[in-house]
Amino acid sequence: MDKIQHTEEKILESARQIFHQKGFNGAKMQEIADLAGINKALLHYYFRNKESLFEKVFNETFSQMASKMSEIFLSEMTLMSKIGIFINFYLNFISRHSFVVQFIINALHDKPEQLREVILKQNLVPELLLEQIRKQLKEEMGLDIDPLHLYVNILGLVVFPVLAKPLLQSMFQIPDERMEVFFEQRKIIVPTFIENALNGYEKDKSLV
Amino acid sequence: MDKIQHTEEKILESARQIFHQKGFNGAKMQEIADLAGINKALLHYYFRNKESLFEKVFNETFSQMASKMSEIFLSEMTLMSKIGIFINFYLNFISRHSFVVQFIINALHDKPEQLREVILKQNLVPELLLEQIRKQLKEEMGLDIDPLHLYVNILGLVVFPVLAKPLLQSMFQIPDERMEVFFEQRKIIVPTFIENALNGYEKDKSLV
DNA sequence: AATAAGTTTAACCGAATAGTCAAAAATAAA
DNA sequence: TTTATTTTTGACTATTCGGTTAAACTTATT
Repeated sequence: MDKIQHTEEKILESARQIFHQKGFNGAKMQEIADLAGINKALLHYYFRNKESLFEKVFNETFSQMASKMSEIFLSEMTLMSKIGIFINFYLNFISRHSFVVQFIINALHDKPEQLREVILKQNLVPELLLEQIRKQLKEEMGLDIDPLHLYVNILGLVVFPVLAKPLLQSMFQIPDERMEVFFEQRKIIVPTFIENALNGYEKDKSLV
Repeated sequence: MDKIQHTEEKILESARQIFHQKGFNGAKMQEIADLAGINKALLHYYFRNKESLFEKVFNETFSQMASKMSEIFLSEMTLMSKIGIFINFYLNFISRHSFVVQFIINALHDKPEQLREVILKQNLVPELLLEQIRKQLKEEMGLDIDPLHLYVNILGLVVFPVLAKPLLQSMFQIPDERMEVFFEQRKIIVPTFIENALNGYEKDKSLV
């Protein structure tokens, strides 16, 4: 029957929206039900309780982000191309799903355990990703840099402004339109910034 | 009387701790009262309600962070010295108050309004800070770069890993001790990364 | 058409929680 | 010491919210 599928998908879609915006504590089961246009008891019929519904949404969301990341960084391209593509992709993605990053970070802050499970289930091997970056740093640029630092740098440059958007806007009184321009600009600025930074290291000399 | 001051300070200290770790929704008035070792009704005697207590904590916390930031960036030093000192200071501060950044970002995500008020009350003029950075970029390095982008880059490189700590740890199975080393390393790595990046731009050529 | 199985709902329950209030305890003022 | 004022408490209230249940409705099976 596809009534089931339909209802279930409607619920998940609403749950996604609410959980992403308000987190576990902020989200109310009644609100999710209302948004899905169904009775609250139906939520419990399809998903045992709030926690399991949340878990489902979290796993889904995280997988989506992480697998795209792996896909890009494990593909066959130069490291700099990957970085460029990654930044472009994420700035686009995030502008349409602005709450996702904060959602993941908050969820993990509350229950750090729940992650490893997803990673295994999805056959993601994050260590592979780092190894790949290390290899390319060495082979393409002659650099012995800890890939974790580079990886964190990339993420920080891309993700932080999205998280801090409300902070930046009220702090510097930036209107929405200028903020959009700002994010557009970052698609160019961030890759350049990273490339400059990497080119600045002395080649073939070991660093942290 | 300093019993008043004593009780009030005890309440604020507890409220700070709980709000920082759990945010507005996650924090419970009873828990704050327990931690302060007082009756719950006393909270309402000193601070009308949860919202006003939260507001007090938020304003305090934000002011502390922001004023230190202004102090550093408006002082008399080369831009690169400022950046180095800022990074060092914040990585130290944050390791002792690991929830503060997430607290501020989440609070602002929920109620973006409440910020401007604090900024004005504290006589912070964020625009001045940007102007100062622009001036030093031009004079000391011959660069016409939008200071907001540089500012966001600095913050992103410093703040993101702190926010993503649980994510990174479970993703890459990093034990606590290695994580401490990681943050120590960033005190060196991040300033170098930024310096390299800035040196990579063609001098006296206009950029975004 | 009759029956069984699956889906949806309205009404309800109990626990948690922000907030109140009147009385008790402590402190200051006379 | 007596009285007024401030601080603190225990008990209570109202409400919100996650979760349950039994009955109604819908769909599939025979």
